[in-house]
Amino acid sequence: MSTEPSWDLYRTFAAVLREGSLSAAARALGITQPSVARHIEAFEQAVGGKLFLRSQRGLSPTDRALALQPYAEELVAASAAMLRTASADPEDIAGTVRISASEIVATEHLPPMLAAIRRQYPKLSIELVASDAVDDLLQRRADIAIRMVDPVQQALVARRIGTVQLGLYAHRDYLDRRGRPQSIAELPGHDLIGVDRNSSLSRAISGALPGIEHGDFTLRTDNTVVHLAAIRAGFGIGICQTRIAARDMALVSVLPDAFAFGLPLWIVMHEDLRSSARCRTVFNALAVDLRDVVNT
Amino acid sequence: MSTEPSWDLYRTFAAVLREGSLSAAARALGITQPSVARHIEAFEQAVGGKLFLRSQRGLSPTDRALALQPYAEELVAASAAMLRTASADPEDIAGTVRISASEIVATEHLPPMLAAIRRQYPKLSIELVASDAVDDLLQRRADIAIRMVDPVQQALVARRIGTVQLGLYAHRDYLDRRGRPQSIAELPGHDLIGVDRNSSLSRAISGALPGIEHGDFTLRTDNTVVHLAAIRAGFGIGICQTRIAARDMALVSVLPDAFAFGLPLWIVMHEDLRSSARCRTVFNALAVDLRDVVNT
DNA sequence: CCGTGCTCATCTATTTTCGTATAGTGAATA
DNA sequence: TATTCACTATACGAAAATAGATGAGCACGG
Repeated sequence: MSTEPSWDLYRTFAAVLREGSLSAAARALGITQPSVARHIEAFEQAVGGKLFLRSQRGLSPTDRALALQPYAEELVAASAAMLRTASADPEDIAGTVRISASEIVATEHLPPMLAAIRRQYPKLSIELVASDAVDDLLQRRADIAIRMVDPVQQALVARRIGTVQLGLYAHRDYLDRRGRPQSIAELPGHDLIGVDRNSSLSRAISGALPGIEHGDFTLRTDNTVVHLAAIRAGFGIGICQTRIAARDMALVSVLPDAFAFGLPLWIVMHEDLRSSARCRTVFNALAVDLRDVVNT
Repeated sequence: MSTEPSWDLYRTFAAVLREGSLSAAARALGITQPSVARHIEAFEQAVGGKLFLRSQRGLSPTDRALALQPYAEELVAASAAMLRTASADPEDIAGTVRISASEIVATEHLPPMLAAIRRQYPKLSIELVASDAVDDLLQRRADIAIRMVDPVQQALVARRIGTVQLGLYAHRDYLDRRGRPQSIAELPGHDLIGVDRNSSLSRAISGALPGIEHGDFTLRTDNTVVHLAAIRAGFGIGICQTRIAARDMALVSVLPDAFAFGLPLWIVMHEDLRSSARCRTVFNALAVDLRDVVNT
């Protein structure tokens, strides 16, 4: 190993890995395809091994290249975050803030809050990542995250907003048509909207709904937005945040005394960003606004 | 923002931030000072603001540059880790593995183990980071970490080796000279070696040594290697792992029944590295060898 | 069956970047 | 006060990377 390769090779490598071909990576990076080819060639020579198998339909990564994928993604995220931070005056409330939140929070709660924040700080721009990945902050994919699990990381500034209350809800039309269940025991006869798998909600729900099996759900989806849309469409009985349901006159609470549980709501920021005025401002503003989402 | 700046600017920026001057950064990077100056200039133009105040004694970072420091360090660590991984054949047990461990473990336990591993895999090279920072793995500063606290991170492969037993020890010469304490109550009359501050051990020790105050320690150091050296030099009574003390005939256990506590020993690796043969191999080999360090 | 659209590879002219050499400036030292 | 030393800034020729154009191979669809 004589000298370290140019970091631009890393950027090109990441793009090729993501796009799947030299040409596509070139388009994404705004450079030409021969340059991309040279970069990959140089990187392969630097590490002493092939990274891609060339074919007429693109490049397929070797095991060696796949092993680099997490690093490549980390570099892309960190460099983007760095450029974003660098491009903003640290004293001024301007520049871009990336916020990560669950899909439901991002679609149902955040838009009016963000609109209000932007009205107050017109030079601010917001990027909203609708994702449930808990490690967004560490991966530098977001500046601020809104989470519904207790944070375990160090080096984070976390503030607990309160508890988001959830309950069973259905559209009034559905209940008029099918009747209102009087106990949990009657639920299996109804059209139930439930979670599929891979959802952190799964365990919480099965704990709160004794006797209801995976197969009892008539519609199963891990997409919470779809879940909510199904309730609103009168498909059946599903789980919904009480504060969201309260906004919609057509939604009626089902068995509010028998089924209820809460999730913690946190707003979290990386420690390093405390010195950034724009991140601090958005963090504090959201922390206030989000109080409308919780019940306690 | 027209086009993203070259990632090489980031590398140069990180070097200037670390070294404190254009010339020093140039030496560290193996390029020339005018190139470094050009890079910084280009970066400043790209972000639209000054990053350093030039002076005859070097460059001092502005607030804006300081805000970028964590990102810069992350980029440096991730790119180094990526290059390290890329330079090794994933099938072969070769290349470099970075191991992070506490100073005591790194000095007292690991050397013979690593020597044995290297005898078995001659193409392997080892980098050993003696540090107690728990986030080494997330920062990509190390591939494998040996920790004495329970891991809280997700996305880690962690294996609990057992419990490291600690006790009070002193050199035989010291005890011959000053006598052997028969109870904890007699300890304040002795020369005690203790921890200073900022040590995770502090709380554990004060819990196990009731009645002993910070001021009762005659020698206070947070450096565990110094602590051990002081015991061996006959300075007084200090805390030592029983397995380390057992190797040294001159060290005698003090109040073994009255004072004893254990710390968990973990070996931890990032999930992504499971597919790397060399990391997996070293991980497993260390997991076996480290069993000699624990008592249970 | 042949065109169309995609890909990667190769060659050359041009632009960009880099290194060398040198000048200039302030602070510490004798 | 003169000198040395480390630093930054500037100018210019050399080297390197880039863009552009072109050719060839493979898959898909009419």
